[in-house]
Amino acid sequence: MTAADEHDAEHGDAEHGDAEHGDAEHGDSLTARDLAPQRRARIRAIVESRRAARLEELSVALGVSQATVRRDLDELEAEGLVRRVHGGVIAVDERTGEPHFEVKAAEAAEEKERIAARAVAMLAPDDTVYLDSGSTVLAAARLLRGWDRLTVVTNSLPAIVELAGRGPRLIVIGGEFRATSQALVGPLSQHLLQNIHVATAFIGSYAVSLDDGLTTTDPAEAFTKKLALERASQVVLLADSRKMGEHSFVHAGQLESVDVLVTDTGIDEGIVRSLERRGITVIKA
Amino acid sequence: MTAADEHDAEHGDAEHGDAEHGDAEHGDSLTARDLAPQRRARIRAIVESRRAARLEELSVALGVSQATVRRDLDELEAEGLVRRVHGGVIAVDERTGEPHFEVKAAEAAEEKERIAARAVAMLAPDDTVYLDSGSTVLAAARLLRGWDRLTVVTNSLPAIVELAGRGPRLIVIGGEFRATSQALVGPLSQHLLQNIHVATAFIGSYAVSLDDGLTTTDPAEAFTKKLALERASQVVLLADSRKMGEHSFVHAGQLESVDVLVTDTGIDEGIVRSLERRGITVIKA
DNA sequence: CGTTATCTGTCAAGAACTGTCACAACCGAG
DNA sequence: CTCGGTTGTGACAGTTCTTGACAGATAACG
Repeated sequence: MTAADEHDAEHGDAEHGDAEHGDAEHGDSLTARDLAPQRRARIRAIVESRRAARLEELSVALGVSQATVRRDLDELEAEGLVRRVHGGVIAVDERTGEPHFEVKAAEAAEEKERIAARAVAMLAPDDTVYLDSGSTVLAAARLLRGWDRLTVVTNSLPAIVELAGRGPRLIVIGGEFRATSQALVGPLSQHLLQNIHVATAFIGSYAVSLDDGLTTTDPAEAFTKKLALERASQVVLLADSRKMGEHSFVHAGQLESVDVLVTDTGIDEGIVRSLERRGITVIKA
Repeated sequence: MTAADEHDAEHGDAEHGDAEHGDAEHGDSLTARDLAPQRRARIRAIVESRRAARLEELSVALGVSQATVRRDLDELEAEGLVRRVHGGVIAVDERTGEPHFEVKAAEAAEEKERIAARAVAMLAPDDTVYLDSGSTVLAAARLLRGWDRLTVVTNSLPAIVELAGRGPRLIVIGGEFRATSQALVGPLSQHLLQNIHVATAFIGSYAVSLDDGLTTTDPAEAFTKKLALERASQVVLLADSRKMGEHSFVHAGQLESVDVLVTDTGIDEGIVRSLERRGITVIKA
C-alpha cells in the first residue's frame, strides 16, 4: 500500500508539471499524440456521450495503449468525473441509487392520525363521504379500509390506491392529474361532481384564515375544492393548528361553507371563539 | 430520460476469439458487450416495464448465461430494486416498496408488449390518446412514460399509477371503481367523457367476435367502453389472437367503430380477411 | 550536450468475471 | 404422497481485466 501511495503522489506531481509545461507550448505540430489533458478531455467526452465505454474502445479511439487509458481513468475517477468498473468506465450520472425525495409525509403523522380518527368517528357505516386531497384526509382514508357499506367519492390518487378493492364502494371524480398534490383537479372535474351529492365531505386545506377562508397554491386545485364544498350536506375541515391563520395564493372556499373543523389541541383559543361565532363546530383531537 | 439504448441485436456468441489483443482496428466495436452496470440497468428496465420476468427471457434478451443473470439479480435484490421469486423476478412497487404481480403475469407479456409497441408507434408526440383498461393497453401505457407532450385520458387505475407525474398530461375520467378490471366504469363516467374528444383510443377487449363485435363480462364496463369508442377519431383495438372469435356476456361496442386492430401473428387468416372486408386495418405485431 | 524527470508501452502475476456442470430444492400433476 | 420436470446453488475452469514493476522514449533543464 505504501508503494501505491508513493506512486500516486508522484503521479500527482507529474500532473502539475505537465500542466505548467502546457502553456510554454512549442508549436510542435508533428506530435501525432495528444497531450495528457487533451486526451483526458476526449475520454470525458466519449464517456459522457455514450454513458459508458470499455477500455478497449478508448484505447483504439485515442491511439494509445490500455495502460495509458487506465492511468487516465484513475486520474479522472479521483476527480470524481467518471466511475471505473470492471472492464471499462461509466458516467457518474448512471449511479443506481435512489433519487426519490418525497418523504415528508411522516412529519406530523401522529397528529394527523388523531385528527383523522376523530373525523372518521363522525361517519355512519353506510354513509357517503367525499375525500379531498391532502395528507390529513389521506390518513382518514386509511381508516376506512374494510368499511364495506360505505361509499367514498374522491379526487385523491393516494386515497384511491389506498381503498381500491378494500371495502368501500369507490367513486372517482375525473379531472386532470396534478403531480404536486397527487389529485385530480381542474375544470374537467366539474362534470361528474355536479351530478352527485354526498352526506359528508372531508376537506383538507393548505391554509385557513379568518379573513380569506380556505386558500391553496393552485387555481385548478381551488376550483375543484370549491365545487366539492357545494356538493356536501356537511363539510368537515381537517386541518392541524399550524395551518390556522395562514393564507396562501388562491381562494378555495368560504369559511361559511364549513360546518365542522377537526384540528389539534394547539389551536389558538381566540381563533376557536371566532370560528364558533361563525357557526363552525370546532373539535380538538 | 433513462438512456433507452436498444443496442442488443448482435448477441450471437461473439464471445471468444475475436476480441483479442487490440487487432480490431476497424473503428467501431461491433462485438461490444455490456458492462456489468449497463447490463443491470437493462435488467431493471425490462423488469420494471413488464412487472416481472423469467430468467430464461432475461438471459436471451441480454445475451448472457442464466448464471450471470442470477448473479445480477442477487445484486439487484440486495439493493432492494427487485424481488426474486422462484422462476424469475418481480418488480417492487417504487412507492410502497412491496410486491406486485405474479410471475405468470409475464407469461404472455412479451406478446402483449409487442402489440403495445406497435400501437404506440402510431402516436405522434403531441397526440391525445385514450387508454382503456386491460393488460395489453396497460403495456402500452408503460411505453408512454416520458412522453411529455402527450395527453393521456384514461379510466384505468394501473395506467394512472404508471403515468402519474411521469411525462404525459394525465386526465382521468371519473366513475365507479371496479376491482376486477381495476378501472373506473359505469354511468358516472359519462359526464366527463361526453365533454372530451381524443384523436386516438387504445381499446382492450375481453372478447372479439365477427357476429357480436366487442363483448365483456360486466355491464358497467361495457357502458364506459362504448362511450369511449364514440369519443375518438380513430379507434385502435389491442387484442391478442386468442381473444378473436370468442364472445362474452355484454355487448361493448360495434366492430364498425374499430378502425385498426393490432394483434399477434397467431390470428386466423380467414378472420383477417373478414375484418378487412369490414374496413378494419389489421396489423400483426 | 548530457542529465533528469516524466510519460508510455510491455509484461507477468493475481483478482474478478463468466459459463458449465453436478446436485439439491422446489413445484405441479397424478 | 410420490414422482418427474424445472429451478436454484455451489464448485470448478477458462477467460478477461487489473495491478505493479520495469524499460524505452520523450521533453525539460542546467
